Amino acid sequence: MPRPSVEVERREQILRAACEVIAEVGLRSMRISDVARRAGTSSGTVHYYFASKREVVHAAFEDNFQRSIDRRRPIFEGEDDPRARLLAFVRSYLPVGEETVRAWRVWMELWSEALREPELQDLNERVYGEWRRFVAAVIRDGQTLGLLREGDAVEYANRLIGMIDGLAIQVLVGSRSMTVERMSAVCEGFLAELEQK
Amino acid sequence: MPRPSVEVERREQILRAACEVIAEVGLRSMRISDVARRAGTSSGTVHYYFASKREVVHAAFEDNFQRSIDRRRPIFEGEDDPRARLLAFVRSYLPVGEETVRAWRVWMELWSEALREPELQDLNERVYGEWRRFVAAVIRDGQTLGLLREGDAVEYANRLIGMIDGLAIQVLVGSRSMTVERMSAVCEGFLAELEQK
DNA sequence: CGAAGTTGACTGACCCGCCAGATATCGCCG
DNA sequence: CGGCGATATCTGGCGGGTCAGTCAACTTCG
Repeated sequence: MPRPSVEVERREQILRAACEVIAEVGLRSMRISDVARRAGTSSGTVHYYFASKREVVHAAFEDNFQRSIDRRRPIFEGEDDPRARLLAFVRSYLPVGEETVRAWRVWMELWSEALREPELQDLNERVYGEWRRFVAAVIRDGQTLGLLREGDAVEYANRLIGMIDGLAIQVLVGSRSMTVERMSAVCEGFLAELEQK
Repeated sequence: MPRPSVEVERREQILRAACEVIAEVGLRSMRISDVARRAGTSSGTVHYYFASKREVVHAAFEDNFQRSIDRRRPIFEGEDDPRARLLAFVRSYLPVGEETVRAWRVWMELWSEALREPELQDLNERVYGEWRRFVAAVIRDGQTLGLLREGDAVEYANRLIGMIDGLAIQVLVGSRSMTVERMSAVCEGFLAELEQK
């Protein structure tokens, strides 16, 4: 039975389903038929919207990123105290809750795929560019206001973002010594040192 | 023709070949036949030494880790100045040179696989346990000698290791803003702050 | 009616794991 | 010392299963 009303969203449904499947079984085991079933449609329909599996995957990565950004818009566009914004940034990336964990797992799959896919490298570049600029700008704001320690803001941003990624991986692969609480403590310890030292 | 002399090393050859293939084409595209060809043998022989593809992969990950450790033994067992040891540790993990880059790429494949494989989670746990203990111990040494700033050594170790992983990923996926030089600078900046502040 | 959307069966390619047979090595015994 | 199984190692091909992508037929809507 062809679509009754939600025609335009079919593509979105498929991408969301693809992200779920990738997060659950990994890119390696993901099948077009899994995505179709999850989206409540057929494999034929998936191929109607996407020319190839590769295209589904790339679009799913892009979609995963877009929704990550959207969820954090309040943080990016807020006008709070720079210290509070940094804290909110860090907390929003703690792998807690189904949605955040799923986004992280998808992102980890992207990394290994990006090793050989220039298109995904570009996506990564865009994303990290945004983050670095955002974090560095917030840090500079804090420095101007005399709230944060002096020093190269870009370098601090790189340290923080690197730490978040590296620690998140450990949490996600189920390390017993690197729990979410520990990750949170380590990141906030870093932020504490940035504040007036 | 059966092996003339090097019988015992066949297994090792296969594992080394598997690491090379994984690093080059990714776990997703790795074929037993690729590994066999790279090892200069047949797919039958690979199955003679390993019961399944999964077993080849897991053994290859273990092997990759062991060789990483072996290459760094001088650093782990050295008796230098703690500051020099930390610096050597960091530098040895910069993704420079064919061998180190290969090891990193294999490790990245391990991470995404470990999301669903408890056996690989255990391997990861062992590895990071060792590193944390090593780095924390060196930092404590430095503190005792009055060379490094006071503070929770384990937390500093977690920050450093997290940073290394996160930044290495960016370098490996070919970020134009996170080059090896930049990664080196960021890590060494962190070490500089650890020294007497 | 025609266009847009949907379906699921089908196909051709691919690949893991198995296996039957080949080849070398070695111990044993006459 | 030379033949002779026994054993370890190796090989390449095949069977069976899987899956991406195609397609012809179908449904619904305008």
